[in-house]
Amino acid sequence: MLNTQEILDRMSEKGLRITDQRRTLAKLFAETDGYLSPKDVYEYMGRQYSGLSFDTVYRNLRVMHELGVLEQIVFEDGMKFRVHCAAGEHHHHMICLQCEKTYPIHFCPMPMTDVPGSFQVVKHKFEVFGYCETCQREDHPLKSGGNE
Amino acid sequence: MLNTQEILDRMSEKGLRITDQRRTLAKLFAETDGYLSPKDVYEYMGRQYSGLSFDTVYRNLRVMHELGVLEQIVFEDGMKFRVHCAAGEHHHHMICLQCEKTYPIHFCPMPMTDVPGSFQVVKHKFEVFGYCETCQREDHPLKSGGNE
DNA sequence: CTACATGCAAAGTATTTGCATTGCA
DNA sequence: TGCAATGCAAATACTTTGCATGTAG
Repeated sequence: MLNTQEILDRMSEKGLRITDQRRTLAKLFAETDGYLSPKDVYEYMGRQYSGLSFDTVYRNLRVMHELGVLEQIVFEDGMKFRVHCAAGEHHHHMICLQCEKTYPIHFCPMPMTDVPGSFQVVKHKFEVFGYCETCQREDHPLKSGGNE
Repeated sequence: MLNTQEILDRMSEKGLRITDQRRTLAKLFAETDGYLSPKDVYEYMGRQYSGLSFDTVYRNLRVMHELGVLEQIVFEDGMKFRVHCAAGEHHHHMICLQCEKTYPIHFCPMPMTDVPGSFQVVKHKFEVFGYCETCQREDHPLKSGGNE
């Protein structure tokens, strides 16, 4: 998983300017295990940048996603972001429905899935949802995170 | 997969009233293989009901989802609905990125996935995205459907 | 200095709610 | 006939865009 400096380097390489706000954003994502919604980010950033506007948050999330430093996934309650997992190691995730932290699953079902030759596979998704050890000790208010 | 009458019966059992509009909705979903967005539904229904309003479509989709006759899934471009797959046969789907039709995969990776005992599994998702035979013959304009 | 980043305001889109009217059961 | 379903209008998110100003490089 990328650290703060790696995120900034990556952005800088691609010609993006490193502003104070982007430095904070990079740090926030580097230090967060789970997913963050634009609102989460806005609220966190807002504590340090009084005049912060939502559109800047959205713009930065979008560029960082396009640039590949962030992953974007759509939960039932909206889109969320997290740092991109290090490239090269294909894996899937267990996602906690409570805290939304993710844990890697290195097993990939794809090779043993029997897909008819007539279907041209582009990508796949395998996600396991539940409650992580920490959250099991606490209560589980109903919260959604995915399907089936 | 439920047919028109089964959908209506199910709704009627639960105390919902069978209006003309709901009859058409049931038929639409019973005869559609892929996913439909609220907008798709609105446009289709609008051809037969001139004064149709969007909120009624949303309300009916919601009720039918809560009732279990429709499945709701969130794509990157919004939520979509389809008839609920017949109960009892656990399976996953291949989803065409072009036409959004789905094809069953009876293989389930869950039993062979090594989940630490400390993680309490609630549900899982395994989806394969690509292009179905029919759509491969045509062009593939960029279209989104899921992650990873 | 120049081009990109930001804040502000406003526009878009998607979805939900309140209320009066209509119509199924 | 009574209560749920509908249409209409307006409210509420959520996200994007245009433009003037500020600032990294």
